[in-house]
Amino acid sequence: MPEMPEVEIIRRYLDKNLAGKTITAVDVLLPRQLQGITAEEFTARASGVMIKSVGRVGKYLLLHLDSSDDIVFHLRMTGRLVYAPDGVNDDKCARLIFSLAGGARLIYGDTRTLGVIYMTSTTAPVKGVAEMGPEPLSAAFTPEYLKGVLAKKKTRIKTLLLNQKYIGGIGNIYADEALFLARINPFTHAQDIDAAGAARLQAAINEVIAAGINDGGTTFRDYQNGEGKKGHHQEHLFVYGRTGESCRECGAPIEKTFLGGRGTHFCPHCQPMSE
DNA sequence: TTCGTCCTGGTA
DNA sequence: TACCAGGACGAA
Repeated sequence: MPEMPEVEIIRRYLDKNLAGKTITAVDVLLPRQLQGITAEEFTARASGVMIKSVGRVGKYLLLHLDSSDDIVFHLRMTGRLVYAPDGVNDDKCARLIFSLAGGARLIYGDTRTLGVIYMTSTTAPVKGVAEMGPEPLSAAFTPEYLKGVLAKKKTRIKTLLLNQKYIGGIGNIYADEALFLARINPFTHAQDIDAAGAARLQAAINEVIAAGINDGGTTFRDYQNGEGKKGHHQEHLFVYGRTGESCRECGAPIEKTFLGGRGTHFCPHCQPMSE
């Protein structure tokens, strides 16, 4: 569920609260979510180890341990990581619990259990992390970069935006929002977007991602930050989840269709098909 | 490129 | 009771 802004909000909170804390015990409640490692080995490698810092690559969240390991989470649709200073777990869908020195706990909860968790050494990083494309707001994510990616690709622009190896961290909500801000129809073929359109889109992506972070993320259903609280960006969305409501720019009703199996929201007036 | 699949639960 | 969901991957 969480996209880059939501994961970044979680990262900031966890980094502030977990850095320097030592893991004293691990409860693996759903071993299936551990990737390529048994619950026993995972527990052994995490126990007694200090968390140095909390990082993020795209939508992946990384606990950097004071060993050669990282614990890597991908929250997928409904995963959440909450720091409980009092050690009390009130997540009915808790799947993995870290007990920390001093009595606090870090609780991984996941309703649909689609999330994945890795224990990796720095020499064998997670594939999705290693292949992550440049992130919005980073120096590498320039109009020129985006234009180069779009060139000669027939795929629909929205599908391309969701491909993490081209741009890291965009998900369904921010893809729809960025395309609206750039006035580009989501069905447009990437190669048909000209330089001006690519520049608009690059700026729009940075704008929606920055706004999402400033608003503490977008909460539609499940998302909560590291404190267990909701975000506010849902109050400022232009198209996502506004099917049938009036476009904030032109008043036309927002439409919803499906593209690549994902619900896709757009304003037919502000984002017409170019051909 | 598209689709089916992994899952559970809130909402229409 | 059916449908839909902030994701990603493998198969056809």
